[in-house]
Amino acid sequence: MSRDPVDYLHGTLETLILKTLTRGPNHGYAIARWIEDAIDDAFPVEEGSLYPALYRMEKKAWVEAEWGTSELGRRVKLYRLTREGRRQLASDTVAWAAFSTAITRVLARG
Amino acid sequence: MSRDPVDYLHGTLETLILKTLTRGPNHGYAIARWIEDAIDDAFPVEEGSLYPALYRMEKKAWVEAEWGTSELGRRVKLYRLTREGRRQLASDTVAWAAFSTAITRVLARG
DNA sequence: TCATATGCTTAGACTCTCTAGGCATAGACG
DNA sequence: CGTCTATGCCTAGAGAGTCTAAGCATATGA
Repeated sequence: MSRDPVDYLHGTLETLILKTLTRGPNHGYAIARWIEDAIDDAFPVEEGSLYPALYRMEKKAWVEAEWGTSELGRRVKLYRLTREGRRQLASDTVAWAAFSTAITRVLARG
Repeated sequence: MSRDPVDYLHGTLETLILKTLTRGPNHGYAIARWIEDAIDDAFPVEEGSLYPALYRMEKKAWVEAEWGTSELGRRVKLYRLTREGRRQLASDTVAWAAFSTAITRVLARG
């Protein structure tokens, strides 16, 4: 019964998406691949989680979307960070650091 | 819209409970207070999350429970770690370290 | 021709947390 | 004596985020 990394994913997926978009506008599929690469395939980014997350974030105005074309000539929905999104990423990063260090510190106790 | 620490809690509560019980058998209320103290009140441990978590863990045989009496003379349900629970904690600790360092590393990028 | 990779969408299930209520008693304080 | 707070446990239902699994479309390579 090894702990599934996905158990921990709650809340961090949106932050990872925001972080990905600081590299420039990108579309869902590429965002997922970039994250998986960045975390060294520690866990998969499922489409059923990714796209709903993007819709939530668009609704919250953290990102804006428009249809475009990928390098491979496919129709893609391009997302880009808004100022709100940038602020949120900064806030999330601080919150994550506080949370993760708190947990890590407890688990490291004698 | 600051990120609520609870967004990140998923999956870690059980691990924190296991960790708490390495200090010896304890009851729910005290476990909650110990965790809150250990994390410096970074977030509250709600009873509506704590007790269901303890039941899940008992079902998974990570802990065993028996009724006893607290130092204050109250009827309490004492939980103690099983060998399974100890193994789970070790596994969880490794999984958490892998996950949290992966996320932290991504967020620290350029 | 067929498989694979690229891409987006979404319904329903699952799981975990929270809210919010209930119940019970000990001790402090007026 | 009455009341308030802290100590304790239980649980139904809501809310939120993830996953499974399906559908749809097309480019590319074998």
